[in-house]
Amino acid sequence: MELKLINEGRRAGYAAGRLGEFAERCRKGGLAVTPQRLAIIKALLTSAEHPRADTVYEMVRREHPHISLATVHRTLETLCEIGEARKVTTLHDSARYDGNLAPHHHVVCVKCRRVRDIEIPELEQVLRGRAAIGDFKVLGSSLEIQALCSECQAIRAKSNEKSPRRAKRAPSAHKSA
Amino acid sequence: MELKLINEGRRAGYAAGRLGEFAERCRKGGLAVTPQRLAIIKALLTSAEHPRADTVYEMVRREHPHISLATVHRTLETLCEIGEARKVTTLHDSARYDGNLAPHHHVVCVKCRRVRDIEIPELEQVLRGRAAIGDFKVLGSSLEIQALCSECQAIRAKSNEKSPRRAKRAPSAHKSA
DNA sequence: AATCAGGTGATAATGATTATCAGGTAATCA
DNA sequence: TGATTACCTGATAATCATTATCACCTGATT
Repeated sequence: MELKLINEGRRAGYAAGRLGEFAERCRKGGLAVTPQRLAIIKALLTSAEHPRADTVYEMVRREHPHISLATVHRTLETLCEIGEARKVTTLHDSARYDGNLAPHHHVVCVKCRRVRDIEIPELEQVLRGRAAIGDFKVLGSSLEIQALCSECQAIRAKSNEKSPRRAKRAPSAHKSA
Repeated sequence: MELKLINEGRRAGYAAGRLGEFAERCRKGGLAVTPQRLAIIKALLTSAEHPRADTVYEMVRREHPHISLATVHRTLETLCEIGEARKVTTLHDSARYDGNLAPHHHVVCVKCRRVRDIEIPELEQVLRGRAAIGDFKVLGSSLEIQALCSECQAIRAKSNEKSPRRAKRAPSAHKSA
């Protein structure tokens, strides 16, 4: 039974490849290739942090000081629509995006909301080649595993005498990381 | 390879059982058993619609006209914290909740946001008995399959000459259904 | 180079969720 | 059972992510 965390090593090469195809994919999706869109997909592919829209905004702003936060929101949604990005959101208060399209899933700490990538080859086997479920035409899938990271396990063990409730909002240190 | 939509038949019996255990489970989670909480879990278990907080509010209000929407929000989050409910949110603009704790997953129409339950026994096999992934202590999991429902396929096919973009917000008719 | 549908920036509006706080109530124990 | 207390709730304001709007601009096509 395989089921393992993905290390960060492959990202650079993957991102380069995806950036190369991006213009073509945009046109296929009926979208103009604009500097803003290039910058946003680049930021998303660069980050391993499943960033929020405002984090992507901060990244992109370094090279495009004039870009609008609204454009970042719009563009991230658009990228999801044409299948160039994914949204990772169940346990989060605000949307977080992932530019990695390779089949993989997520482990999310229910307390600090940290996200880690994970591979589950068996699941891919189950879904592979399946075009429909009932009346639904299958487009993609996302498994989110709710978990407790080691740090939060330690904290919980320590403070568990009296108040085992969790923070509502992820600490800002992990807002997008 | 099994992978099938779940019909609505079993819900009533399941809900009755869960309601019976609810008080005990609350205490186990360190929570007082209040009429509001009972009403909210009851509404959630009654609905097969993965309702939003405001929909639960509407349901509960019929018997508790004084209940506050804030209480509904708070309580739904609390139920998730003690494992009495799940949140279904990736493709949605607002959180939607599920009171069914039996292992199952969701198919969501990327266009109208309709949600259907689905069973994937193989996935349960992969995850069963697995207590940890790396440093993460596993608590649960949710697979969301992005798909296009038959209605939206029909609509898309019809209007696909020129404008294949999707609605940003689900039509209110399906807000919680 | 001209055209124009579509994209963008600036900003306002929206709306779900959360915080606050005074008063109420479930749970515990004498 | 009644007193105590910590927790819960209702009302409401505040927050903040996201979306809408609209005038202007620009990438794509000819």
